[in-house]
Amino acid sequence: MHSPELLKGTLQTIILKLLADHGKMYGYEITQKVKELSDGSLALTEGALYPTLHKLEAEGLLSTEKVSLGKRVRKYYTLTEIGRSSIQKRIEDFESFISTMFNVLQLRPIGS
Amino acid sequence: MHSPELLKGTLQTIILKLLADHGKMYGYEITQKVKELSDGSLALTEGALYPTLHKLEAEGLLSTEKVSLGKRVRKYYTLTEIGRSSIQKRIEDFESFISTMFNVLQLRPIGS
DNA sequence: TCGTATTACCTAAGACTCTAATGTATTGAA
DNA sequence: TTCAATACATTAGAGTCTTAGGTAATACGA
Repeated sequence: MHSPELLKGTLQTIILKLLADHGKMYGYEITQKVKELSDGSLALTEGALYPTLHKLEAEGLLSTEKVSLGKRVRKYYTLTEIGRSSIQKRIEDFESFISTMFNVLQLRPIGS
Repeated sequence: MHSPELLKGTLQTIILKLLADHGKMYGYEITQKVKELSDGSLALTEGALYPTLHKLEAEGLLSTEKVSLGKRVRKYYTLTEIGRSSIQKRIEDFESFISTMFNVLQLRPIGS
């Protein structure tokens, strides 16, 4: 498991990219997808996830839709236009940050 | 300039690696070195730097030495044994985290 | 059928790390 | 002589996380 400190500031990017790649998702599904894609090494806690989803919704990047399954209600999140248009920049910012960190730490790029 | 959010959790690693690569350094020198290595895109604020240096010292990873230059006093930081032995793991943790993030975000590795 | 695990939503207190602002003082250059 | 740069530092407050807790439906094995 990674030091959770390193996760800070990347959660919004993860959520937005997952929604871009997989269409509408609900909260629990996002936690499972992250676990799967990271081979179990990243575990989103719900205390981090739900406030972030709500914040992104409040900022207009996500919209929600409630779907009933019997008595249970699932809340699906979808990217809005604004949300979708914000992703490319976030990804670029992340990659640029990584690149800078590699320079500062004087490490070799991954894959070379 | 990078979103400062992404910097969170990486400052200790930066400081330790800089000291490993460049020997003893003082606080202001560290801020300048980071600015130089990042081509001006990372600016450590002093409010972040000094508390972190003091914390690393309190944890036994750094030791200090005061050097007078005329009336001015410079405070040099050096890695202790413990500090030096902690670096490899921090670097590996960082690289592992990046690798995981690339998987989760489904990005191509840098340099490929 | 009964208990437990899983699914599924959520909040709240507190820790931690940062930013922005501020303070002090020395040194060097215009 | 005055302003920028050097050099140390602290503080209030913002933001993001962890840990812990709460509620409830559903699925599954004993």
